[in-house]
Amino acid sequence: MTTLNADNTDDNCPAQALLKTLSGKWKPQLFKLATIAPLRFNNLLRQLDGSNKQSLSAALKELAEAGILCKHTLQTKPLHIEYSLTEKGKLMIPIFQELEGLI
Amino acid sequence: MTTLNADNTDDNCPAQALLKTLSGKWKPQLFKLATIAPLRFNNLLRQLDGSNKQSLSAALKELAEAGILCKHTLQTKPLHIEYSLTEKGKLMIPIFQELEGLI
DNA sequence: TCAATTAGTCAGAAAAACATGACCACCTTA
DNA sequence: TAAGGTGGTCATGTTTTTCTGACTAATTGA
Repeated sequence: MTTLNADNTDDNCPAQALLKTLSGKWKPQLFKLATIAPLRFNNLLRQLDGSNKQSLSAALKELAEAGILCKHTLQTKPLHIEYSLTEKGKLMIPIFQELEGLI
Repeated sequence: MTTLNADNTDDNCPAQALLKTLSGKWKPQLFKLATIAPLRFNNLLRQLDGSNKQSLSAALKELAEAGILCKHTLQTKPLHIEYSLTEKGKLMIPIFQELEGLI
């Protein structure tokens, strides 16, 4: 009926791993905001009500490690750091949209 | 560029809500196993190494409440309870497969 | 009738996630 | 040269999740 990999001995399943990296207090928001514009740290801290440095920092790092976001430094006047969607991250947009259509 | 809903004041975003109901220690596994065959409690308890009654019970309940699984009692000899994918749950299968293809 | 299997619940402990506040280093503008 | 913004880290405490072990209740087979 389906060809879904059901080898469930923990995380040898990619969808499961991806689901894990996307779950957590601020991660879905961060992903969604990144689909609109690159993210900047203090900016997010103001936008996301109730957020905090520690958690945002961790979430950004994990999304970057998962290859969804990519961190890069802009050689501007006061030196800015941006987090933007990788190609993989961009490929996730339509999948998210399908999920939204599912409700 | 995208039509993703970016209204991030918490959970007025369906994808985020769905992501939340699918995240949690045993939920992705339960979903995947349910794509293969209906789930049975003590059965899962043996299959999923390291799992426990409490957590499985809670996860099954939440997946059922989210309309992904449906609980039904089989009027068999020793009375069995099964959890199987709802129509909504089945619609999620191809989306999961796309996520798997993404890695 | 005793043991085992079915499918759980409940209280409490342990572990993981998240938040708070202090601090740091760099740069810029007044 | 002091204040304010950039983007963080670190130690600690709180809150949430998850696990453990005891218990329940109905059914079945020996």
